[in-house]
Amino acid sequence: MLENLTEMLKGVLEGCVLELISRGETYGYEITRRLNALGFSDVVEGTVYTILVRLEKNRLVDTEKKPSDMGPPRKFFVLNDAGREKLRMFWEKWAFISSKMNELKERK
Amino acid sequence: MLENLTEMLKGVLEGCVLELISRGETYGYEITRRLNALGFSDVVEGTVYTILVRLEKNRLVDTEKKPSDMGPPRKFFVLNDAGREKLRMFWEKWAFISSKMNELKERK
DNA sequence: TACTACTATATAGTTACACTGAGTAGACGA
DNA sequence: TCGTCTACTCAGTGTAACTATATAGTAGTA
Repeated sequence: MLENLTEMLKGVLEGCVLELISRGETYGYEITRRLNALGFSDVVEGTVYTILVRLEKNRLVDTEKKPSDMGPPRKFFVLNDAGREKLRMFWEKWAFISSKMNELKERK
Repeated sequence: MLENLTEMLKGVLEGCVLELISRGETYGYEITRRLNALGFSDVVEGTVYTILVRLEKNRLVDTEKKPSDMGPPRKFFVLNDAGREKLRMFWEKWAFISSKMNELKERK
């Protein structure tokens, strides 16, 4: 649809992933499909997995491997307290920037 | 006010600078002050100058040096056609991401 | 004179994140 | 057997904001 959104997704995509995980345990492949369905159609597995690795490294999620009847085992992710706090901060930042951008657009 | 917005400003700050320039010729120091007044209080001159150098390198702006009675000469920036087109695309991308983020937030 | 502060630009180096591209592997139907 | 969908991993790349520092003009004031 739109050209390259990459730069504008910096900081935003991680927040989207946190939000999706917050709704119940899920795994990388499914997260990618949901982001695609949301409209971020160019986001591929590789991108999502790098985010998930980072979330795990920063101890924002707990993980559990479970078998799948559709293919290889899935690695499920759940937010922990730190992850929920990070998600809260993400939406706070988003609200801030969003309101400032609207101010700017409306010629304030 | 808020903690670190850096990552979320990627791609956004350049758009803000383009928008400010589009309202009439201006220069780096003034752009920085206006961004600070808008609420982006941690944005410093160095950050804005790197953006301005990039805009010039990418031929999105025309420049002119003029003396100032307040200090050293100022380098004024004006958008050219390519710059206006870039700004238009910026707001289009912003509208897209913005609407998707609202969808996500509203639990779609 | 020296200092402080405000105005004004420039740039080399760092960091963080999304992305690319390639590989591995299980399940299943044609 | 081949292709397709499912599913994860990881090394390397590119880009943009940021850090830190340097340079310099103007002007008040101690």
